[in-house]
Amino acid sequence: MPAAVQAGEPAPSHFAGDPVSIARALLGATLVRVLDSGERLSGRIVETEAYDCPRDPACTAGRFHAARSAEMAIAPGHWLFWAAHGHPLLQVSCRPKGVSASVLIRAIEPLEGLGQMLTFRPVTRERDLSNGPAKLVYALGLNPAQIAGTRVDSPALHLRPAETPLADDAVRVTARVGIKEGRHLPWRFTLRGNPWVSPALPSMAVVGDG
DNA sequence: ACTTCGATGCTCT
DNA sequence: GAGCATCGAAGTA
Repeated sequence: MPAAVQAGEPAPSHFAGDPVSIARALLGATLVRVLDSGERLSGRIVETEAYDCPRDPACTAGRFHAARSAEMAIAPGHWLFWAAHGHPLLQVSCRPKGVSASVLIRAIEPLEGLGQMLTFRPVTRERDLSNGPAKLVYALGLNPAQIAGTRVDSPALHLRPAETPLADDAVRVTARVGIKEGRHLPWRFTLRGNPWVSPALPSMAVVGDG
């Protein structure tokens, strides 16, 4: 796994690489959000997916000659938002400018600021707070216009590596959720047995074990 | 300006 | 598990 995600300060340059490896490495890391007020919200990343144009048939941008401009224009190690069905989805760019590839953060387990998150996103069942890619964006109070294009080590939103490396058997590898093409690719990573993983089921049998 | 589509979420059964 | 609300981006004109 990329050394940058194991320890130290995950700087943008460390996210230039294979999004599949980086998606696996980001599992277990902590996503830290600092509000304008100074209040700190955080959550453990329990679900990620990789998208990698042009080899990835599920990457919408890869089916066209021109990828989505915002994604194409961004350098590695920066936050970006993919819009789907009217919802913003948080991603980390992984390839040089002009190449569309990224890691989608699909679910987090709340660690700090649970009360504030519930204010941003009121839910009846606490479990539904951040167990989906758009849900966590709302729960953290992320404004795409403010965050998109900023570095992954920005004060307002940054990453903190997992303190202890994840054992391989703690990671569940499956097909990605909600796509039509590329279902055969095992590019979704979840923490096995974690209740904060999104309820969406993979459209294909579990890879590796289940 | 208009049309289509989607890496979703919510609200019912 | 099925139906729909929703809106940004891309394509078409």
